[in-house]
Amino acid sequence: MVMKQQQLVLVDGSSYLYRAFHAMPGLTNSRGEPTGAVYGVINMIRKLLSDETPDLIAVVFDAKGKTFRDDIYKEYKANRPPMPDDLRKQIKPLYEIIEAMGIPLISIEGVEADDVIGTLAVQAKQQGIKSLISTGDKDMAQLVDKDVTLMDTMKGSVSDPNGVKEKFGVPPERIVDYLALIGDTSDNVPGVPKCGPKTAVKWLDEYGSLDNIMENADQIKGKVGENLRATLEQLPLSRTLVTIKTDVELEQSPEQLHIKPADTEKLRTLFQNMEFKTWLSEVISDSDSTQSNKKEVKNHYTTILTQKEFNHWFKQVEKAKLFAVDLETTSLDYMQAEIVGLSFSIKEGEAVYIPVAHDYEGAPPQLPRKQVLDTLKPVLENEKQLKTGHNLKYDMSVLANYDIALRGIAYDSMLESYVIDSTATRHDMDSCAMKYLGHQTIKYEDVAGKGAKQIPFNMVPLEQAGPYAAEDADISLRLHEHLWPRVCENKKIQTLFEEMEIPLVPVLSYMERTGVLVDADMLHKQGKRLLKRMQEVEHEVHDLAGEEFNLGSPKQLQEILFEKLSLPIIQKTPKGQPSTAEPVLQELANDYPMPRLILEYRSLSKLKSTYTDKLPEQINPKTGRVHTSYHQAITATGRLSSSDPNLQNIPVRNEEGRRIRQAFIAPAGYKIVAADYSQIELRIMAHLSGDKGLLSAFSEGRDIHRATAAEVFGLEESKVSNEQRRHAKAINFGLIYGMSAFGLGKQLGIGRNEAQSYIDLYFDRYPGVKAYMDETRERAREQGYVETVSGRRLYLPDIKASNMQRRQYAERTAINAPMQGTAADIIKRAMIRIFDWLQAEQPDVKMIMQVHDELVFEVAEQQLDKSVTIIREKMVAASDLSLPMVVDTGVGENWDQAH
DNA sequence: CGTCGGTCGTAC
DNA sequence: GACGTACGACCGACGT
Repeated sequence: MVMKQQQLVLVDGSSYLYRAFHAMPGLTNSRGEPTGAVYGVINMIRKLLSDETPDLIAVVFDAKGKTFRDDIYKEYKANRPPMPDDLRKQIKPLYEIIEAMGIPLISIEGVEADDVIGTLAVQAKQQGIKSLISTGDKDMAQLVDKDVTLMDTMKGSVSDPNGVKEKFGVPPERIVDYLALIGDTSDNVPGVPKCGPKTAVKWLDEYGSLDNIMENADQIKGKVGENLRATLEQLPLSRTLVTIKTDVELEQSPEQLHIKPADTEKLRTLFQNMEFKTWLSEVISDSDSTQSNKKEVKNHYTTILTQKEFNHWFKQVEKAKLFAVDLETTSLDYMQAEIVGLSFSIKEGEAVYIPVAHDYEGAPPQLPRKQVLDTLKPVLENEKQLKTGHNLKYDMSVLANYDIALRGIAYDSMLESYVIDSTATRHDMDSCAMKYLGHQTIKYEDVAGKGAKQIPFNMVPLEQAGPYAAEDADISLRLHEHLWPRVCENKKIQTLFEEMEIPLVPVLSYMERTGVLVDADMLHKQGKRLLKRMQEVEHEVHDLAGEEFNLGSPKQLQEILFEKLSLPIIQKTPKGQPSTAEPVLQELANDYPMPRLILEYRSLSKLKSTYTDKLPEQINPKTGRVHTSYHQAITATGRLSSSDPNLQNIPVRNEEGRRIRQAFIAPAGYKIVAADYSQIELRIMAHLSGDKGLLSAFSEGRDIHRATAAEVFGLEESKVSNEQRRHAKAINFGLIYGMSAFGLGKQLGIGRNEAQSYIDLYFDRYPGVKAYMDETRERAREQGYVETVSGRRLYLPDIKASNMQRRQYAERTAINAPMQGTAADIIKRAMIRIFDWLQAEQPDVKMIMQVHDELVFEVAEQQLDKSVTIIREKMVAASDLSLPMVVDTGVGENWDQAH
């Protein structure tokens, strides 16, 4: 009877650890912690497991402590540099992962991995077990015989006795002699000077063994012969040092080295921390398939169709202290969405879907929406019953259209993900489920289709809609349970979440639903005027070009300008094409007629397509107003963003653009009030840096750009020219953005050297700012993140990147993020307090827009003065910096006038 | 016919 | 290449 012989795989963990560390130096997780060595070693082990399917295995590492080799030779490994920190940090997680994989790990203090492996190989042989040693270390070749093979898993080479002979020129039993002769610089083992592999092989061929070589040393000629004779005394020591021990005392014998079942829970956590996404999802799906029965029972999703089922379930939700809620609707637009069904989860793995308006052909009868909502209303409005969800702002807005005020929003897994790490992933539910739970959710397009074939959710059959909707509620509860402990790990982050992001949810929902009145007629008229002018300009350009082409196509334009008309190429796009960007055309406009026309055309077409044409389309027919969406979990710095339409980039900088703002109007009896923080980011820079000059300039209420110009150019403020003020302004803004001399030079149209001298002068006059910038970069490097005043964190894994471009980019972000983010925190706090005031006092005031440092209101004319004062007070008080904030306010019939 | 990357331009 | 954060229009290549 032939049986497959048992095989023991012995992994030289230490040799792979070093190799992996050097092979993938850049790999980190999003927190900037190094993960390359762990990745490399685990990858190698996984490959080994799948290629060899061993019965027995051990991964062996060196451990700290003096070895017998140190005792007999104090210079042993003396010239090794200490282990790099980035490698040391990876050892613990690596050990944990290996152990969680169920693989025996051996690391014995004072014993090198080689000796453990040698001992195990010999013991295995005595029990008739063959061994495969996986290592990158050539010394191991001495262990090879008919029962012991060597393999370099990373290179993919295998050596039996013949292989060793081929590779080294000597058989395994002579490897020790060979190594003693050539020495080992990395372990600091001395050999015979000038005797390398070739000489060693030659001698061993001729004399058979090291002993014999030593006996015949006097016959060997030349300088190497002399060297040999000079080292005769120490060669036995070298031989001992390179000889792997095979009699180490071990706790486990080879036949005990079985692979145990993996601890999937633990592996999941570990892979999550390392952010090994592929393996993570594998762990999850493995555990799903091996425990499929258990899981099936665990994921209990119900679709509720009858009053009896509903009543039964309702009794539970009435008692629940916390539950997840999610709506299915007919539209992503919260103003148009109609509720199709509601899903809830009270307990992880259990969820219900209550369809209320599916009406496809053959849809089963469902509970009527009105009845379900009426019953649920007290629960949804009860602030003692806490809710979680994923982006509850949406659900809150939709429910508001059904006259239900969602209260008790205590958590939101989207925002939890955001405050934990704003840069890590997109914070939509699918991404979060994958990242944090390793779970692939049912995608919306899987049930509703996509593109032209997409159907509204009320047309989705319940067989598909039920599991999809229930899963949403289940996953958001599970995400919350998973993320909440991580939010709480950091008190500041928890406070940020509880006192800023969560309270902001109803504020934003309210602002969105309130909307802003836009004069569609005015925009249409402007659009017509723009079109007329565009056609004129287009005609002129075509005449100049001598042919018709699409002015809106950078590609065609580039051909006309730089090929046909041979204008000089001033700048190239990242892809190497000649750029036709605004500054380039600006420059060319000095010498040629066409660029100026192109610029005018661009500006007109931008205004027309984005603003005069699109904005009126986005007016809600029911309210006659425009309702944007504010996104709370998009930007890396903590700012909000706005879309559909984006109200945060409405033109303001030139007259033509400002006309768009004139269409943002107040209804009869009301005025638009705009209140903006004056120089908020520079003030924050003054606070963060503590620079005396900057602080006093602000405390004296000076025009900060003028003051900067006076300092930098060494003038009295009254003598500062407009040109100088403009330059100082560019410097101030550049600083906030972490700019370079080149960037400033380009901005101001001056040379790089001149720009650099401005910067030097600035830092000379404001040394605190310079120190702050240096410290910020340094701190970012040390901790891998930067923080706002409120403790909002931004991780910068690239801050240590070897790629200079990426690193410098991260450094600029490090400079900018604390200022931009702190400004965002301040205005968010102001919005919450103003909203509290609006709710408590019920003045005839509506907060309708936020544009990063500006809040816009619609205020009843009778209450103007009082309201403006309160708004300003609340905005000023929202800051807790060491210098006061200044808020400028304006009042007008429209947004333009209010500035 | 839809998706997606590239380029450009608007805001703070 | 060189100044941070966004959204979105348009073009054109590419895939269905």
